[in-house]
Amino acid sequence: MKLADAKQQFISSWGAFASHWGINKTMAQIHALLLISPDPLTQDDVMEELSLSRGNVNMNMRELVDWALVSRMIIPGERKEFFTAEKDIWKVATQIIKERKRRELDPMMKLLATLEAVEGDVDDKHLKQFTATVGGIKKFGAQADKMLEAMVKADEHWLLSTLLRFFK
Amino acid sequence: MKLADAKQQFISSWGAFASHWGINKTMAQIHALLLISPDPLTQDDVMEELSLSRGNVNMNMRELVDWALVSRMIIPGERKEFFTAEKDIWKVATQIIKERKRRELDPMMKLLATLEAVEGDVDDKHLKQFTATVGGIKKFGAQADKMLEAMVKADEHWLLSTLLRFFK
DNA sequence: TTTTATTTTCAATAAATTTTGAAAATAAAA
DNA sequence: TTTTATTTTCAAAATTTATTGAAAATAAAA
Repeated sequence: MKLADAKQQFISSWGAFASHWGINKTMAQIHALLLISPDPLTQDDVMEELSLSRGNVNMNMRELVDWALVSRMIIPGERKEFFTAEKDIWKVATQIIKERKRRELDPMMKLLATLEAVEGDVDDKHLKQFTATVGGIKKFGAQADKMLEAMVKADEHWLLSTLLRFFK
Repeated sequence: MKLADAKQQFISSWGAFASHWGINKTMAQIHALLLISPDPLTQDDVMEELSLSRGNVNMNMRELVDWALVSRMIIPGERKEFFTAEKDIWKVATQIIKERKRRELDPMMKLLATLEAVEGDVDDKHLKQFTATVGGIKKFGAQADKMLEAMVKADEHWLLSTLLRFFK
């Protein structure tokens, strides 16, 4: 396979893959493009390469910077801004985990804690099942939380360390 | 907080949470409702409880059955079909992991393997970065895959059973 | 300062996804 | 068998989400 074809396929598949994970397809494609670009790119480069409008690139690029997956670069002598992606996949993954944990998992855990304190007749089977379910999810979430914490703190030998910690 | 309010909040929050993970909001809400229902429900029950159309409930219910998170139940003497959700959160999680691994991770890993075999000038920095990125993701994916495999194979009493072995 | 290049915003539009509901299909009862 | 209950399908409508592109804002150069 030629590089040009491989690039195309990588970018489009990565976008499709990401969309199964609640991530905007275009954002994932821009990220993919930057991940395989040896040099920083401008917004115009991305516009041209992916056939996207200026506004679209600008908004998704800002989102990538917001997630700390991409950083702005000032190149001396150049007027345009350049963008470059963190290439270390381990760092990329831990960064995503960190952010999603903070934005999604932590608030959900907090909510579950308040829901567990629901009041009512302790003999009501509906109440029993509700607290059992919420409690079960909370417990599982706490375990997952620990595991993700460990992953984020761990280095490349994370598999061993996370497995060791996971069921504690 | 009253049970009725807590239920409402749980169902709606769970739906919102799930939509960040590529899961249909309604499907997640139906799942949430079944998770906190002590008894099996019919499609009409779900329609009424969540104010959804018959078609919507039917399609999402089938999807839940397809994911093996919910099962159809025949109750003797009842003409309607009943549905019940697996309540063990550990089993729910491993089932989701198993399915998503099969549907998303495995195909992506396979694709990355073919993309790594891209041909071209070995001194081209674009080619170098491409293979480095694809290789890095593949390596990370393989590690994650191993971890998920381990999780799916382990059961809730993993820690207990290994501890017990020590004392035999 | 003015001019020019570049980035950002956001209302309008387009695209994708979800939801509806009535008709068709299926299955159980009479 | 026919009737009745229930489930399934799917084209159309509604809703949500993504994208555009031109105008406004910003920043650099002249």
